Amino acid sequence: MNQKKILLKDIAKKLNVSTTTVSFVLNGKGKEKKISDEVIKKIEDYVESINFRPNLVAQSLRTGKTKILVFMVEDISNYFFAKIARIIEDIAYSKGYKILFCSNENNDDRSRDLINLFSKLQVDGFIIIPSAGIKKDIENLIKNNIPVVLCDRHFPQLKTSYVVINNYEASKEATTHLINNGFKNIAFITTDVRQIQMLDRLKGYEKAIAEAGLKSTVLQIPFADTNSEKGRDMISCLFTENKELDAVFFSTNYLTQSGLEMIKETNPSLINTLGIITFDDNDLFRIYSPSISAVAQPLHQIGQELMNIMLNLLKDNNTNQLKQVTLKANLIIRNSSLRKN
Amino acid sequence: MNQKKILLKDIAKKLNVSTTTVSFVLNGKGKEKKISDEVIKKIEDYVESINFRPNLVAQSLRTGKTKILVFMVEDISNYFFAKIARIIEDIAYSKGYKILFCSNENNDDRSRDLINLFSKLQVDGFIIIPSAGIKKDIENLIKNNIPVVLCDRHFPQLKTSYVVINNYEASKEATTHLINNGFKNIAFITTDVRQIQMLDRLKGYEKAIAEAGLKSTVLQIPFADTNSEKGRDMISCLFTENKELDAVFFSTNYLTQSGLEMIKETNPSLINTLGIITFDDNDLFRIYSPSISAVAQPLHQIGQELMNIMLNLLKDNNTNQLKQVTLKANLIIRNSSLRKN
DNA sequence: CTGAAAGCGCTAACAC
DNA sequence: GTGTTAGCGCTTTCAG
Repeated sequence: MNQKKILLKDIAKKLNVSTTTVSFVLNGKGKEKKISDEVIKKIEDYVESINFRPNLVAQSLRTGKTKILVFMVEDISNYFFAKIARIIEDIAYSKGYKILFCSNENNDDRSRDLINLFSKLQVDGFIIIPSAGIKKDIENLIKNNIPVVLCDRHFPQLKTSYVVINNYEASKEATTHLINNGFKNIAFITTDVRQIQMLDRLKGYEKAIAEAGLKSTVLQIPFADTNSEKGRDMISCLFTENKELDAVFFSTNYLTQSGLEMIKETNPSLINTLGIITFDDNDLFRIYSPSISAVAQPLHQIGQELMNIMLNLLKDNNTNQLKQVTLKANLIIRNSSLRKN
Repeated sequence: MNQKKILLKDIAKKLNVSTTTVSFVLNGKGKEKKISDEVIKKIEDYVESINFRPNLVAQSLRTGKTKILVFMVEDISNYFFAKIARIIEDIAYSKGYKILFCSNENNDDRSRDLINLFSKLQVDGFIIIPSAGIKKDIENLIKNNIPVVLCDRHFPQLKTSYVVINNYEASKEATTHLINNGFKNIAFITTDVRQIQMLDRLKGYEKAIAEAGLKSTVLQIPFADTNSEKGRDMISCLFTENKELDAVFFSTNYLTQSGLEMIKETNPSLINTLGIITFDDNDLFRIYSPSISAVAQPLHQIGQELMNIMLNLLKDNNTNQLKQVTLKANLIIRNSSLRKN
C-alpha cells in the first residue's frame, strides 16, 4: 500500500543487479549502455509490477532539472490567461513537464518575489506575462541560462523570445471597421498601463481615426480601478460628458465587462444604438444581446507557440537563440459593431 | 549576477562559522539553539546582502517536504475553478506554499496519473475536485498520511475532509422560487455524471416539483457533449418536443451557456418568456439581458475553508482528523426567474 | 556488460 | 554555543 518506501536500491537488491543498472534501464539507457535484453526485461517487468516511480526530488537534486515550468500571468482567474494556461498544461504534461501557474497582479514586486522563489526551486523554465518593470529580472534569468519566453507583451530593448499578437494592426482594423459602418464619434477606453501591447492598441485606434479625419476620444482608467465602481463611474461620465459618442472600442475584456455593466445599470437603451467592439473575445460576448464584435486572440496558437519555443529552448539548452512570434488576431464581426438604423 | 553558485557552505566559510549555525539561523532557530545575537545578526545581514536563498530541492530532499500543494480541478479554464484557484493561490503563498494547478477533465485515469506523478514529487498535500472513480486512490493517499481535502463533491463512504455546498437545499430553493413565480412546467437540464453534487441538485429539483404537484422534466446530457453542438441540439430538441415548458433550471454554468447560446441561435424570443435559473454564478449572468438568476457558490469561503483545513492538516501532521464543511449557496434573484406577464 | 562510489545542497543528531 | 558529519535517493563516472 505504502509504495513510497520502495527505493531504487531495493529493486537492485531484489533483482540482484546494481543500482546503476536499474537507473540506466529506468532512464531508457539500457540499450545504449549495452545491458542485456534479459536484464532489461526483468527490471522493466518488476518495476511495472510494483508500479515503481523514482523520487523526483532526489532526481532533481542530482540532475539539476525539476521538469517544472512556471507560467506567470496577471491573474489566473481571467478568461484569457486561464484558457492559455489550459492549453499549455496539456502540451507540457504530454512532454513530461509540470506547470506551476501563478498570478503576479501585473505588479513588479510580486513578479520579482515569484521569480526569485521559483529560481530557488530550480524550475526549468519560465513563461511570463511580464509586468512593466521587471526587465532586469528577466535579463538576469537569461544570463543565468534559464529559458524564458514572454507572452502578450515584451520589452522592445530586450532580446528575448516571445509570442505576441499584431496589436497595432488589429486595433486599426477594428477601428476602421467601426468607421466603415458609419460611426463618427468613436471612443477608445483603455487602462493607464504603459506597456507596449496597450500602447500599440491605442496607436492603431488613433491612426485609423486620424486617417478618417475624425476626432479621437480616449479614456484611460487607472489599472487598479478597472474592475471597481470607480472604473464604471469613469466610463459612465465619459458618455454623459460626450453626448455625441456613437461607438466605443474597449482595449481589454475586463474593461468591456465593466462597460457593459455600466450600460445595463445606467442607460440600458444605449446598448442598441452604440457601436461596440472589444479587444479579447470570450463566451459572454458571443451570446450577449446584441452579440459583441471582438478582436479575438488566437489562444490555441499562442499556447502552442509558447510551448514550442520553450521546448526548443529546453532541448538545445541554448538560451540565446531567439524566436519572436507575432500572431494575427482575428476581427470577429458580430452585431454590436454593425451600422445602426 | 549568477547567484546560484552561492551555497550555504560558502556563507559558513565566509563568516567563519559552521554550516549548522548558518542553517539554524536561516530556519529561524537561532534563538532556540542559543546562538549568540551577534552571530545571528552577522549571518542575517550577510545573507540579506547577497540575497541568498537556499536551494529548495536540496531542502526538500532532506526534509521530505516540498512546500508544494496540488489543486486538481476538472478544468482550470472554467470560471468556477479558476476563481477558487486564485483565492487559494493567495492564501498558499502567504503561508509559504506554492500551488500546482492541474486539470483532470473529470477523468479517472488522468486523475490517477496526476496523483501518482505528484506523489513522486513529494508534494505536501492535495486539494481535489475528484472524478467519480478515484475513491481508492484518495484512500491510498490518506493511508500514506498525505493531507487531502476534497472540494465540490465527496465520497459518502469515505472518511475525508471536504468542503461542499448544500446542493440539495439550494436546488430545492431555486426550484421553489420558480414555482412561486408562476412557472408550471419547469425543466431541469443536467449532465449524466453520477456524482453526489449532481444527484443532490437533481433531488432538490424533484422534491420541490413533487411538493408542488407539478410534472418533472429532466434532460441529462452526456458529460462529453456538454460543450458541443450535440449538447446544444439536445437542449433545442427538449424545447421543440415540450412546447409547454415555461422555465428551465440548469445544473451547471457551462450548461447554462450552451442553453443561452441555443436560445439565441434558434429561438431568440424565448429568452423573454422563459423562466431561467442557473447553478453557479458568473459575470456573464449578471450583465446578460435579461440578467440571469443564479445559485451562487460562495467562492471566497470555499477557497478559505479549503486552505484552512489544509493548513491544519499540514500543521498537525494528523491526516485522520476530519473536517467536513458544508457551505450555503446563495440564491441570487435577477430578472430571468421573475413572473412573466 | 555491471558495480562501487562520489556527489547534488541541505538539515539535524551528536559531539565537544 | 558551535562544529562534524551522516545521510535524504538518485545519477553517472570510472574501474573492472
